[in-house]
Amino acid sequence: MLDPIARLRRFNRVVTREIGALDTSYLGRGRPLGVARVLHLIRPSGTDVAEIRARLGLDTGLLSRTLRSLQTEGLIQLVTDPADRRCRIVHLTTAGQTERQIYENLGHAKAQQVFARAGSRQQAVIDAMDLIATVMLRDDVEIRDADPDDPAALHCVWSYYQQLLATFDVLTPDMLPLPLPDAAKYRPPTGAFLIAWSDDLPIGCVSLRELEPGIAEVKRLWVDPIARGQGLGLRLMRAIEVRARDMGFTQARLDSNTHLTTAITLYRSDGWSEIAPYTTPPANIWLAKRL
Amino acid sequence: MLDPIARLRRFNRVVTREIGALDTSYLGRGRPLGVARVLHLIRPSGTDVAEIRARLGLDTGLLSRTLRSLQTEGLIQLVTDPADRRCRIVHLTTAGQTERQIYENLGHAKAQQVFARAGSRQQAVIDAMDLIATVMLRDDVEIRDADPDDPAALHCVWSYYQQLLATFDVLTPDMLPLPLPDAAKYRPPTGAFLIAWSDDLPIGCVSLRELEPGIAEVKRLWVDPIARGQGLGLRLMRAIEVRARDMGFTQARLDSNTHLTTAITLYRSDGWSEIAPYTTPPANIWLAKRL
DNA sequence: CAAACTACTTGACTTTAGTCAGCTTATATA
DNA sequence: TATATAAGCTGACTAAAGTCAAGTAGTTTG
Repeated sequence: MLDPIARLRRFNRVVTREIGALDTSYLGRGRPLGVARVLHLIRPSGTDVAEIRARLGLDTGLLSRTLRSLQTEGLIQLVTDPADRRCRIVHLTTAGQTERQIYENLGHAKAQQVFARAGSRQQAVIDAMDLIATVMLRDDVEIRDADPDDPAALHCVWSYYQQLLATFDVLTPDMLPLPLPDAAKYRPPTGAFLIAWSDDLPIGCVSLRELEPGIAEVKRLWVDPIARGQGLGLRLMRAIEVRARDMGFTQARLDSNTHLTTAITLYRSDGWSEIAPYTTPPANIWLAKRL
Repeated sequence: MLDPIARLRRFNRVVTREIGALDTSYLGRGRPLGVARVLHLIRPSGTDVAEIRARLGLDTGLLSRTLRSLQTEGLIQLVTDPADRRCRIVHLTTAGQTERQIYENLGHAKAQQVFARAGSRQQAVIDAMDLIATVMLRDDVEIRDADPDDPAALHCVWSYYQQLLATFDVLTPDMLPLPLPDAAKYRPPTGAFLIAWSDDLPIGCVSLRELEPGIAEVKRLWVDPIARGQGLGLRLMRAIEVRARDMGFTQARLDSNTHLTTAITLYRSDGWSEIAPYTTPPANIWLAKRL
């Protein structure tokens, strides 16, 4: 009923103001914003000068001067990279680490002010933020290997379990243990765990293990509700199939349930066909694909 | 499960980039951003210089120079306000109107790019944007008088009707006509229609009409779901009661339904007490308050 | 090994945005 | 009517961010 463009503009106005307020946490410490932003990007373990330049899109000359001013403040040390002595690596001094932590805390405080205003609807606001960011990053989703015991992997599997529990009455939480007791099976050389990242948010996963020599099983395909309808499930399946083929498997199998219609449609359209049962309920459909 | 502060930071990163992209629509026309933003604020009918200054938070000197540069470009005309000859009013020349329209179109195009990425979840994205903006503007909600035939008033009443239809089976759309056939009753001197604004989004309303001499009736209290839990309902009730008292009414009445528990709780806590029926179903509870 | 290339530094420069004091002109108030 | 106050203009200034070209030191490639 109301004009979407006007809604977007209101959003921009308000968020610009809020983000401006967040930016001011970089100010107010006797240092221009540009310098503070550079300081904020320096990891305690040291950061390449080129990486900072790429992240902030700065001119070589400008960054060079910015780093010099941080150096004269005694906050950083510049070291030539032993691997390529043209490059330089920035390290934080003790004073630098303190100063960086202060900025970190200020940002933290500002963020909590935002959530304080959300009151009881905090989770709804976080979900809304994730949805908007994920939609805006739609074309920048990256699929990367992960360890099945990595916190991000646990988040994905936990979310997947929540979805299963909501769908199947026969399942109980104790049937879905976390971390995975057989985590080792999902590691190379005969297993894999892939996570789809939208910036630093895990929005999907899929895993692979050896079922018997030459035959792999695909498990735990999950796509975050905020990222559905963008073909991410198919991308994950394609990625895990490639991984399985590269590991020398000639066939992949999976079990599923006909209640999960979207998933089944996806598998069938991706060339999977039905096979005889090889697991127990709640599975009621079994599929395989030659790799 | 995931750190809310990290989620907010991701949102900031992404949205800053997008908003930056929107800002670039103000650039790329051989004119610095500041000048373009001023041009964008000038209405075709003319705008007070003071208003522009207030909206952009500019220094008198800076705006003066900015306007001068727009004047030498031939885009605006400065006229002294006949009502107060210290003040100046900015008018767009024909060239200025064209240029402003170009900026308008560029912004429009950028906005549509954002929505294009939302695909089928466009409405969800708009709702998410409204929620975030409304939460951030929580402390800036303004209650203002409106005409019952104003588009914003119609939006509120329409939303209120949707809520009623979803709650009561006995109601049908033809029982809830729009625009209101008795709109005149909700205008001064014996009626009122109040809208709660969050920036330019109407997020709540309430109306008042004369029932019989000295007795007013409060109708159509509505609060947008995105703005609930912030005490807006109470603020609207207090505002309409003040309005009723100022108009000389000594009592206010309303009818409601016990299914609407939040509303009933609100009325009772605000000093309303039960009276004998004076309307028909779906109303099943009637309340009054001495003003 | 010379030539081409890369990472970074330095100095000179520009643009944009903004501050501040002092000014003129007009309006409101005791 | 004197006086204070307000709106806006102007000139002189500063800070921040960024551009550009020339140069140095190190690396890669034909």
